[in-house]
Amino acid sequence: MNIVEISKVLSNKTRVEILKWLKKPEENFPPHQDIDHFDDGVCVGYIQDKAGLSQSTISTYLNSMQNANLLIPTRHGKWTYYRRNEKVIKSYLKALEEL
Amino acid sequence: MNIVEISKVLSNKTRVEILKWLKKPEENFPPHQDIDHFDDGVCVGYIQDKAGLSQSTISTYLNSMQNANLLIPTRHGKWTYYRRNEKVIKSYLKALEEL
DNA sequence: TCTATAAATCTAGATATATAAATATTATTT
DNA sequence: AAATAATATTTATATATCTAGATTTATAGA
Repeated sequence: MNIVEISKVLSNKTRVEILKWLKKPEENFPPHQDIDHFDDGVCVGYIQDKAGLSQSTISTYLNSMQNANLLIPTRHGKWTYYRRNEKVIKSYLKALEEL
Repeated sequence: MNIVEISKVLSNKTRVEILKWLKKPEENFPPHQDIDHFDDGVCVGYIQDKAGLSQSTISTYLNSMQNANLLIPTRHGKWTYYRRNEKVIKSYLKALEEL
């Protein structure tokens, strides 16, 4: 867990929103076609639609969030689902409190 | 309190350290010449010495931290003292927890 | 008033980030 | 095997940040 790297992720409005949306996928995204749960998170396309930015931009964002260990990707066929890494998020908050 | 702006401040190692140092000035800085307390924080020169970066860089950093309302400046003669704004820091942490 | 000191601001080059179009990759379907 | 769909990667441009040197401003002291 790297404070500076995670803070960089959070220094962009869209990325902060993505993190929020992923907290309650049922409330923020339509159901997936192939599966009826959000256990592995949400596919890139849905996040892109909601954010209103280009596919490449969102993919780049999700990648940076994954690199900071904030998100965990899971591939299902041609889709990649992203979900929050609550463990890292928690330890980041913990570290900030010491600050 | 602006999450994105504060996160930008925290996305730099030196600025994170400054925030930490200012939590316990007695432990991290020598006593001031004119006053015998740290109630208004620490002068720019001390922070600069400790950080090992140029005067202009540190001044820029402190200014950005002040703009984000993380620090409160107080002028004493030719010195400017900076101290933490605990209120804003706390509300930032609170906001992150909702995240 | 002249000088010295502390801090802020200006200027500038190097590096990083934001964002998207184009292209490549991976997996599915026909 | 070809076509299609979802995502990732590459490339590129515009903008922002990092950092320091030079300059300016504010204040104190001789």
